[in-house]
Amino acid sequence: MTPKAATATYDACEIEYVDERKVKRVEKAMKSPEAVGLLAETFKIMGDPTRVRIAFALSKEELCVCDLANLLNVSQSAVSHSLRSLRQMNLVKFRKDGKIAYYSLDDEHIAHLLEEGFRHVEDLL
Amino acid sequence: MTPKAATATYDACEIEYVDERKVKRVEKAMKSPEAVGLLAETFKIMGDPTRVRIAFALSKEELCVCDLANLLNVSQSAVSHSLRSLRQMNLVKFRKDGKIAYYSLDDEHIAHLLEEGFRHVEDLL
DNA sequence: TTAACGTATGAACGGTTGTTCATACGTTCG
DNA sequence: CGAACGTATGAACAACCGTTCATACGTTAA
Repeated sequence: MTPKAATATYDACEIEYVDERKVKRVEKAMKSPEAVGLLAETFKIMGDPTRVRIAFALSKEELCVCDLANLLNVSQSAVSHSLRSLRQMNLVKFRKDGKIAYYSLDDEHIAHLLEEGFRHVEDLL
Repeated sequence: MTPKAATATYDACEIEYVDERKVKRVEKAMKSPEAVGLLAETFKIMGDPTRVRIAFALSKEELCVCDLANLLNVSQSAVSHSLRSLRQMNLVKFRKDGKIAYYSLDDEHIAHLLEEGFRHVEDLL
């Protein structure tokens, strides 16, 4: 291998070939680690069928924990744990009316995310 | 507990309270288990900072494995494994030019998903 | 053909995650 | 008050996941 050019700042790969133009351009466009980390967390939380179903249901109606458990046919505990995860990522919010906790999506981005996601996977079915 | 009404088809929760109107309405709107499963899989794959960065980078430029490894400062092996996951969920596609594999996003839904996602998390920063 | 390179993949390990079970908390009603 | 109910949570276990290491494959150039 010939000596590296002075501009080479790469070390993950000892390969000479790199299209530096493209890499530098993309480098500048990259999002902050905080944003990337948060987005990955968000996707990870949504990476579960039950939570996808919860979020989708909540995109249609505000629902309480028990209604969700009945609708999705999962235990109240599982729903509650899932809702906690969703809450921690600000994907859902809730209001309390007496002993009933009514959940809904936290903002419209979540609904759009679901729509766009379903549009993608429905192309595959 | 009083005897259940004939309409009660729920057993995940032994609770009498259910807003049947809402539940039935949402029930009809629910997506198929296949679509839900695929979408959850998709989100799960995207639930990793490295893969989010890969996908975002590919939304800006078509890139080869080595460029990605250098850009993201991760090993070639890790990039390749991640790309495989993304490929399996039809999130990315690639073309081969000699020994170089050029990757790009499979369709525009993925870019939209990323945009919408970043819009959501950037509200939280 | 052989050497070098870009990429892909299998195995294995350590860390993470979802579910269940049991129980606790706060509210409502009698 | 006390009982019933809707919800929340902690612990624990099995299943899953991402990374690394080593190596293999296919292509190119000499």
